[in-house]
Amino acid sequence: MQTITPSISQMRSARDRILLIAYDLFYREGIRATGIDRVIAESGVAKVTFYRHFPSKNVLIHEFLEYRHQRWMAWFVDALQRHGGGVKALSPALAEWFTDQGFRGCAFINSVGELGTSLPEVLEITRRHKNEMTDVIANLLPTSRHRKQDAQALALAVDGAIIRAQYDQTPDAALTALEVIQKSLLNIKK
Amino acid sequence: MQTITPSISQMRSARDRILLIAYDLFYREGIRATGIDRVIAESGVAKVTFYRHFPSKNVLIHEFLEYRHQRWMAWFVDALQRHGGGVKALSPALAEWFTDQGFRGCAFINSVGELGTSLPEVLEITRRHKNEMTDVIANLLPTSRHRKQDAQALALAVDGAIIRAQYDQTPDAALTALEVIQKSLLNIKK
DNA sequence: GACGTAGTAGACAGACTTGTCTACATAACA
DNA sequence: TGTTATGTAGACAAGTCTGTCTACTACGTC
Repeated sequence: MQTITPSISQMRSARDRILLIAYDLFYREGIRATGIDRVIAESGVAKVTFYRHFPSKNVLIHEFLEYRHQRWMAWFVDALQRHGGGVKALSPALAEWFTDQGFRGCAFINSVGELGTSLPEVLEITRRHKNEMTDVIANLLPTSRHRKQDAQALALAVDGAIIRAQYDQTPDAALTALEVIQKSLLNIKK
Repeated sequence: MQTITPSISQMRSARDRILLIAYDLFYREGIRATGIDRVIAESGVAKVTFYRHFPSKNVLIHEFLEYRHQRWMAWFVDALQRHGGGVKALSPALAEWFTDQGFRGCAFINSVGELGTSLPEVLEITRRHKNEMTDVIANLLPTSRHRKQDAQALALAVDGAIIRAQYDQTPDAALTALEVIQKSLLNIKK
């Protein structure tokens, strides 16, 4: 994924600076672990300015997830293209992400674990995100009766691979297991 | 999984009461979201007593994960047995857990998301936990050259299913996808 | 009878939380 | 010229967090 936070220069509006800093901190250190004061300090903005744009931390969390969704999906589609576009592109595309310095798992899965109980909208945004991810995966597969089912299974395996790469802190086992599933799911079975 | 927290009566030692309460709160509401004061209040213990047994919150987190590991593994092995013992037992066993009132995903995956960055030992405990889970899964499979590899792939799919059941808040899609993977992984391929 | 262990209640320190408020500056635009 | 939008600095409220401390109680065992 894009590590390069698009240069949080003075050029950008206060709102953009806040969102980009939150994007970075929330993903890197966790949402609960990141205080509003830190976001404010690092985006070089006044407190009033912050609260004018984001009336509460929950609003910022929401905007963060929406923004993350946009950027991640854009990256995902692009990476799959760059790696050939078929279902075989899945593993090398994910490898790109998993080996990124800043990789810390799926922002949505992490948020569900952190906030799922107290902030139900996180569940809903996550479902939307994963549905879109599944759609993109389905488009990699040849049309067939069981395309949708295969895409769901693959998406589940991708989630498993993300988790595994996260706690292993190395992508190898995750990618191997994903490829095993992918192959058995597609080569065989009519 | 066992919802019935083994009756936190006055009979138990202060240490046990603290650990059982923490077990419940940490899993249900998250670790960061649960303050030490709350654990102390709900276990009906004095602050000094708490700190005598658990010198810091991090120690409690550690003990919580160890305890969770013990209980979850015991439940898993038992549930697989009860459902017939083969690889076919996997899905009904997990269904048991996923439909439990108190199901909130995997305590280890959740902890990694919450604390992985700041508390590296969480990663290590999680790896150990998942390794043991994978071993148990391997024992469900017939001996063959690719047994270990299949177990790794299945374990990855199980993680994916846990996540999916968690954010879906219903186990159906997760179990279906898991079964698709399981079947294609085992029926076919020599 | 003295000592160690395990327990109680509750005040306190110091840091950090989210969010509000006052008072002021600058630029665009009607 | 006056209004609106956007920005600044920073004090403050009210609460929560982890962890320490004093002072006292009860039980079992050597």
